[in-house]
Parts: sequence; C-alpha cells; structure tokens
Amino acid sequence: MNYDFREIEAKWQKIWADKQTFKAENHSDKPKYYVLDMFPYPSGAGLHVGHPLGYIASDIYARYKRHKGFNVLHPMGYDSFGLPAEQYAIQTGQHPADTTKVNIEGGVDKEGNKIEGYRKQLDRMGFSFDWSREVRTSDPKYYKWTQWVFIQLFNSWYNKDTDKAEPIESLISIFEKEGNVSTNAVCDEDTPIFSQADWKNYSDTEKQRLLLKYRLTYLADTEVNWCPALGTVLANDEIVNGVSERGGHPVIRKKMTQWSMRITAYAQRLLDGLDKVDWPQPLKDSQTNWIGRSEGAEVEFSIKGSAHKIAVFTTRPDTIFGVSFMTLAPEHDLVSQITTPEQKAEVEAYVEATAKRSERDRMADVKTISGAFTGAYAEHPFTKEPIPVWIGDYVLAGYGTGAVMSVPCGDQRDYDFAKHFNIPIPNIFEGIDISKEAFSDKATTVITNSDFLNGLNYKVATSKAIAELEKLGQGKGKINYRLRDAVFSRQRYWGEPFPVYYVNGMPQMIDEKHLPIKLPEVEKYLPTETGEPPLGNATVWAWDVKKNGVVSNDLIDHKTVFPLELNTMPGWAGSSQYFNRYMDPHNEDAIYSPEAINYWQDVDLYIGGSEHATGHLLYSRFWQKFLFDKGVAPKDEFAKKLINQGMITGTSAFVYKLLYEITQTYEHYDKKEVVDFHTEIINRNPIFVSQSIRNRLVDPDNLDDFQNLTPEIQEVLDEIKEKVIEKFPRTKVIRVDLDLRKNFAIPLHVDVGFVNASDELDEKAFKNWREEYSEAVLVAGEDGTFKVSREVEKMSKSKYNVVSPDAICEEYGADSLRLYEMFLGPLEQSKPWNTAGITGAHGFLKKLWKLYFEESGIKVTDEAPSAESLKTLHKTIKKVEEDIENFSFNTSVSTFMICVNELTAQKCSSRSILEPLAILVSPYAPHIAEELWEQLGHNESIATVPFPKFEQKYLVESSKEYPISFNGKMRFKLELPMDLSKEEIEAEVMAHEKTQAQLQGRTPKKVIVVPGKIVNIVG
RNA sequence: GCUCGAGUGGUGGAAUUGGUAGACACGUUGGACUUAAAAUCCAAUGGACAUUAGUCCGUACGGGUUCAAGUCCCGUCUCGAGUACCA
Repeated sequence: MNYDFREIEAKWQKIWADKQTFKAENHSDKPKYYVLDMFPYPSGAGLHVGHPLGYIASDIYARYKRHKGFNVLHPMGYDSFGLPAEQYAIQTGQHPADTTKVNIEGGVDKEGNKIEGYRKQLDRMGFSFDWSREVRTSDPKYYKWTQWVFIQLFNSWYNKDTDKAEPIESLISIFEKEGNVSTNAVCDEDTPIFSQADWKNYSDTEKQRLLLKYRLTYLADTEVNWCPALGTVLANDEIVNGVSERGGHPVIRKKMTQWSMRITAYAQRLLDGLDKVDWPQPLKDSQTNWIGRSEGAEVEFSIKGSAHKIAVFTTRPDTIFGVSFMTLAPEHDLVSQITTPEQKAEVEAYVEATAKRSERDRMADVKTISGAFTGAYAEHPFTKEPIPVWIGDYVLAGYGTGAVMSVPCGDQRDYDFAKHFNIPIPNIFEGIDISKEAFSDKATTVITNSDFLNGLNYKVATSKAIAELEKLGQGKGKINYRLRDAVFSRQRYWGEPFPVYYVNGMPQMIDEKHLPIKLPEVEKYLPTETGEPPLGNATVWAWDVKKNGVVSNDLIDHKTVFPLELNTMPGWAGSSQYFNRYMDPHNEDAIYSPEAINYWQDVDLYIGGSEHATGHLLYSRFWQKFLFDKGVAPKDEFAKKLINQGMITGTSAFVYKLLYEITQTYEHYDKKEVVDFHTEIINRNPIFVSQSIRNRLVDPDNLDDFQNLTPEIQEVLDEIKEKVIEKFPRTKVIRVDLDLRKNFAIPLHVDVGFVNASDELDEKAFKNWREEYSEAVLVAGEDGTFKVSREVEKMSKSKYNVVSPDAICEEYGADSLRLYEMFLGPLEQSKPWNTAGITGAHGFLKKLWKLYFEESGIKVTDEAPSAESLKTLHKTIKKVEEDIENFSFNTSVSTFMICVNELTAQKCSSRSILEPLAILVSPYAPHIAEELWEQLGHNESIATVPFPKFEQKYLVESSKEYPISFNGKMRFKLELPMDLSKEEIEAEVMAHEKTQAQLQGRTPKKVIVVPGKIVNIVG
C-alpha cells in the first residue's frame, strides 16, 4: 500500500467538515483554550505560502491542546472591508461586496480569472477551524456590533478620579450641580471653564458642543493627514515615512471635521497593561515608543504687552535659566495674534511656505534650518528678562503644546537654530564646553549661572524648578504622551457606516435597537463632484426619526428627516473586537452573551504579524479596556500571549537580457527596410544569458563595467549577423555588437515556476511564457545548463516569485506543506521560501507510512516492543511536548525524523509504539495521522485522543559514553557505567591507554570529572 | 541618530542550567537496482595537511573570565526590523 496523500487528505477534509469535528462548545467541563490567528484581508491574489505559516503553527497548538484535554476555540474569519476591493470597484464598477465574496468563496471575476477563494485554500491545508463561528467584518450582522461599540464610546467620558470610562449621564449631572470647575476628566485642550449657572443657560446645541469635548469618540476640527491620491484621511499608523502605507502616496496636513477616538485617555493604562501580557519585547517596545510617555513640566510664559500666555512642555525644567528664545510651531494659534506689524509679512510668508510643504518634504530635509522672528517677547518667569519669540518648523504643532522654551546649550536642535539665527547661547552647565555642540547628558549635569539652581544635579534641580514655578503659579509637573487621538473617519465607501445623523450640525446617535445601519447603494464609488465622500452619491441616505429608518434624501426637512453621516469607519474598526465576537458570533441581541465571554474570557494564544504593532494591536487593547470599564468584558487585556510569526520571503529568479545593436551600410537597399528589419531582429531575438556568462561579461560589483566578450556570445552575435547577411546579401559592412552604452545586462524577473531546485531554467517554458520570447536566444554557461541568479525579495505577483500553497498541496500534499513550513526554522524568524527542501518533509511522511504498511497492507503487530523502541518513543514524546510548549515547531519536526529513522532501523512494527507515534504526529500532519489511526482499527477521530504520556523509566541509561577532553578538546570517547563515582571514573580514564598516549608521559595538573557529562584532563 | 533583534558548513538550521559544535533536512559526489528515467536504498560530505592512524584551524572580528565559551563579560564591524526634529 502506497501513501496516497491526495486521496487521504481529501477524505479527511470531507469527514472533518461533515462531522464538524472541530466545533467548539460554549459549555464544557473541560478547561478552555482559545487559539486565534489574525484574520486575513481576502485579496483577489489569494494566499501564498507565506500566509499559512502562522496558521499552521496555531493549528498545531490548537490540535495539541485538544489532545491535552482542552475545549479549544480556534476560529477564522475575514477582515473584509478595505481599500483594495474599493479601488477595484472604482476601476471596474463591480460592487466591493461581490468581489469580496468571490475572493472568499471562489468564483470568476469580471475579467474571467478563476479565483480559488480563501476558504478553499484554507480548507486544503487541513486547518482545524470551527467554521461555524466565521465572521466577516463587512457583514451587516457583524458590523451592527462595530456600530454598537461606537455608540457606547460616544456615550462615555473618562473620569480621571476613578480612572475609567463612565456613562455621559454622570458627567451631565456633575455639570448640572457644579459646572466643570472641578471635573477631573480627559477632555479637549480648549475646553472652557463653566459654572453650574453657565451650564443651565447654555442652549441644547451649546451643551452638545461642550459634551463632544469629553466623549470618548468625538467630532472635532482636527489637523489630519490628508492623502489626496486616496481621497481620504489617514491615521498616524497608516503613514510610513511620510507617505501612505498603502500605495505610497504623499500626505499633507489639513484641518477637517472628523470623528476621533479619545485613545489618549487610556495612554497610561495602555502602557501599564503591557507588563501583564506575554507579548514579544520588540512589539511591547514599539507600543511603548508609540505612546511615548515623557515626564517634565508645563511652564507658562507671559508675553510682554499682551494678555496672551505661551504654554510650553519641557522635560528639562532644570535648564530654565538657559532659555534664550522661544519657538512656536508655525501652525500655533498665537502666531497671528502676537506677531508685531513689522514682522507680519515675514511671518505670514513663512507660515504659508511651511503649510505647503508635505509631511514628507519636511521630513526629508531636517537639516535645513528655517524660521522667523515674530517681533514679540516673552518674559522669563524668574529673571523677568525679555525672551524673543520665534516660529520654526522644527517645532511640531501636534506634540506637547506646540511651543518650546529653547535652551540652546542643552538641546542640539535649539543650538542649531540659535547658531543659524545668531541668537545668544548662554551656558548653564558647570565645566562643560558648549562651543561646538549642545550638552544633553542628564547623568553628569551640574547646573550653574542659574540663581537658586546653582550647583544642583539634574534630578534635584528639576524638582526645585517645578516647585518654584508652582509658587509663581506659572508651571507644574506634567506627564506628556506622544500618542495622539486616533482619527476615525474615512472618506471611503467600503467601510462601516456611522450610526449617526445630524441635527443643527450636531451629531446624533441612532438608537441601538435600529442597528445595523447598512451601507447604501451608490452609482459611483468616487467622491462627489462637490468633494463629499462616496456616500454623498447615495440617494437613499437620510434618517427619519419618526419611522426610525433610512429614507430618501429628498425627504430631508431637518424636522423629522435628517442627513446621515457620509464618512465611514477606518479599517481597524472591524478588527478591534472580532476576537470577542467569535465567542458568540451569531448573537443578535448582544455583542456576545455574558455566559460566552465569562467562559472563554480572553485569547490564550494569538499569532500574527508584527506589522500590526501600533495599529490593530493598540486599538484593540483600547477597545478592550473600554469594554472592560463598561463591564462588558471580564479582562482588560484581550490576549495573554502573542507571537509574531516571521515573514516568508520569496526567492526571485533572474535572467539577464543583453542589449545589442546592428549597424550596416545602406548601399543597394532602402534605408527604412533595413532599419525595420534590424528592429524586428532585435525584438524577435532578445538575448538572455545565464548567470555564469553574465559574471564573465560584467564586473558583478559594477554592473556597467564591461569585462570581456565570451566566445559563446560572439557565436550568437555571428549567427544574428548571418541572418542579416542572408536578408541583405549585397551589403559590404554589417556589424552586430553589444550595446555597451549603459547597464547592458539587464536583470529580468522570471517566474520561479520555470526554475528547478538547481536554479536551471526550463527554457521551453520560458519561451512559451511570452510571445516576444518565443524566438529568444538563451546562452547557457560552460556546463551547458542555463542557470538563473537568485535574490531574496518580498513575495509579490509583480516579482514572479509567488509560490501558492495550492500547487504545493497538489504536488506533495498538505501534510508535507505543514511539516515543511514548520521545518524551515523558528516561527518568529523571517526566512526565504525554497521549494527544493520540501522533498525532505515529503520523504519523511513516506517513511512514516512505511512503518505501518507494506505492499500487502498494514503490518502493525501486537508484539511487545523492544526496549530500544520504547526509548525512541519516549524520548520523542518528551522532546515534542517540550517543543510544542515552547513553540519550537522546527525542532520537533527533526525529532520526528530521527524517531522514524530509528524505528525503521529497529524494524519496529509494534502497535504499542506506532499508536502513540500517530498521535504525536497528528497536530503536525493531521491527515496521515487520521488515516493511520483508522487503519489501526479506531472508529473515532484521532483529534481528541489523549496525548501519549512520557515515562522517564524508559530513558534510564546504565552507561554513558563519556567524551574525554584534554585541555578542553575532546580526543576520544569512553563507555563507562553510570553508577561510577567521580574517583572511579577518574581511575578508569587515567588507566586507559589512549589517555596515556595523549599525555605522552606528562602528569596532569588537574582532572575534572562531571559524572554523566564529561571528563576534562588539564596539563 | 535612537530602540530592539541577529551574525554557526554550499543552503535552511540544531546545540537544555557554559560540558562531544554542525543534530535533522536540502544540495553535491560516488555506488546499488533499472534497457533507461523516476522512485527507492547505501556511503561520503566544515576547511587544511595526512589519506591508515592522526594533527592543526574553525560559530562575524578583537580582547577577557573559566578546567571548559557558539553560549558569560568588554569593545568593534556587518545585516535586519521598528522609529525618527517628541522639546
């Protein structure tokens, strides 16, 4: 009987689906275990071999936990709102819902391309997902609850006294009793102070406007990152190096009315919570940096001849006597108000110039120092000296107060600015030379020239300065965070609509019981002509408060029918709670039942990519903490343990195209005919050379450098010349030469499917690939083979280096793929894909199969196992169990290989060894394990069979082969009984002839004996 | 620039609290079987010298601790990831 993986895998995938083998119950006597993968965005390109890496690891763990007696929740779903589907809709007019459905369920797209569909691809790899719990973020039944969370956030404020979110009603009742004078709440910077009487007198609209300054999600005019190419705003985490993460388009600053999430209220708790979770340190670090807590002081400077005050944030209040100027961000509100008439023109020109520059431009030349003097002077709080106030774009509007007290001697940026504009640089550091650069080492700071701070170190001076500022009422200690509130509006179609309508310009929440508010149909997915978001194209998009339903825009009368919000929610809205929704995914009355979440609690193991560090994983923690405050979630951190799987990169293949030119004299022939023929020859006969030829032609370190022409190439050029001569026999002079003007050996990606494990190109496949290559000339190397060169790059369609899991499953089977992906190396490490090695994993499965079967059928017997086989089995159990617990999946694959190699050598056919072995293998290679289990005579699935128990007694050794070292170098091995004492071992070793040979008569200075380990002889 | 991580054969990678460096697999070479190929099986495979024994060198580089260092400490270099005028 042969190992027919195609039949076996199809058979078991069907049985698992039919019998719902992996359905998880919300009630169980077993302990719970929740294993989660980051759900994918279903793109039209489908999965490549890099995607399943994390899924395979989590599946192994989930299966292992079932063997260990846990009730395992292992769900999967789709993050199905998103930009690519919308861009595709704009191009083709197809509804994103339709294309998304095809991408998930399979089918044919409008261009006639067959799409396999994510679901089929996933099923093929034998994952033990509970598909009955699938969620899709774009499903109204799902986004109903995304909208619900939004409403809860809107109806909450953050009470700093209790340090949690509370219902907005409690804030209103405080305002009614005492105004906001003593309210300790997180709110907008510009929130005015009002009394109980003020509150009473405010109009309804005014009250709503004020409440927006406290709500955890709020509508406000904010400086946003506007991406004109995408036609939408972006959050900070969606911008990489000043351009959009998706597409790499430029981003500019713009003031817009947008929904924001008051995530800053949770800044400290988001930091503190990191200590409670077992997440990778780099990920924690990047969240910590992103939140960016810094301790310091807020200091107020009054402005001479003005009632305005400038507030600055500084981490170095100890250097306050070193202030020689102040700098405001060009966008700072005070700029226009304090600028003197003489400086007005210069300042305005500067402000305008900076506004025009994109974020990227500003980042690109951080070295260019620019700024303008406002003409205004602030007053030093202690010396009362005047301090010139400048503006400069090195001060960011979005951080701190958007203004700094500039201490050039202690801060390099201030120093550079001062040097550039000839501003004095007073030195306040004892014994430090500041003629070349600023001094910022806190540890060795001793303050001088600073009145009451003289002689103090950083720490003491800081607290003293803060205390003195407090006495003056001009400052206080403050903790500042880099984290900004997150913009939550997107000017896009394919996202969750807000459950919001507008009365008198004030947002109103639609009552929960009318959710979901479904996306309206639109004709076009582009912004409207008036620049409104795509939902502005909808004709039925108004809210009728009488009917409680969406009605035609024609009916808007601002009395009972009002306009609905035109923005949609950002990509991370749907992913911020999906892990909880899986616990009770079909609940229509609540986001999930208390029973479900109290049973499942939180995610025990979460696996996904590290690129979500400051996006999804921060927002999800924020929402979780909010729902925890609301009493909806029992845990304030949603995932106990998180692992970032590494990326699988592609191994691109290249051939080199040689450029050449044909020259000839024109006698007897028409010039045009000649030139056309040359062009045709060059187009029809492109020359490609293999790597070795390229390396002889070109200096590999300098690709423009021609070295020498090889005979092979000369031959090819001569052949082409022959063709030209044939066509124009009477021509006197014909030359065919390489075009050496520039990089003449151009590397071109070729499909990795045309290349075998030895990097040899399938020339036929290559020529058939493209019409223009059909008569290509391929110049092989000296050994007669045409070899491509290879380079590791990100897997992508455009680089022709994508390897699909379907092809691997077809050729080697899912079990081989699973084993091989794990075998590649540690889970967290990124590594290049190389199909060649998969034969090793596949060969292992064949060898495993052969332990159970011979030609005629199963060969497993009830014979008692040998001591050797028992030892092999138990050391495998021990190692595999340790490996899985440590997520070291690559080493357990090796362990299996060793085990099977040993059992084969031992000719083991004993049931009491081979049954447990099938269970051990089953998390990794579940199909073959199920088949073996059934063939061994079992009727139930192997999935929940208890994991074999390790027994130390089988590993007890009676002797040990000691490595005998001389001065730390192992020279020979000596088999000795385990029960010898140190002295006995030493005596045995010293008496050995090889020891004497090594010593050559010398007397050892020292003999180190570690029983059971090693013997080292020194001297 | 800052923060974090990593450097081991031709390749992917092993190596538990410091204790036999290179497990396992790929690739390569030789051999068996076969008309042939595939598949399968056997052997060799870090480098150099010796080709029997053996010796020397080897975990990015330079030092150090130790009977013993891939592993611990100090310094340097390279690569990767994140972040970047954050006051």
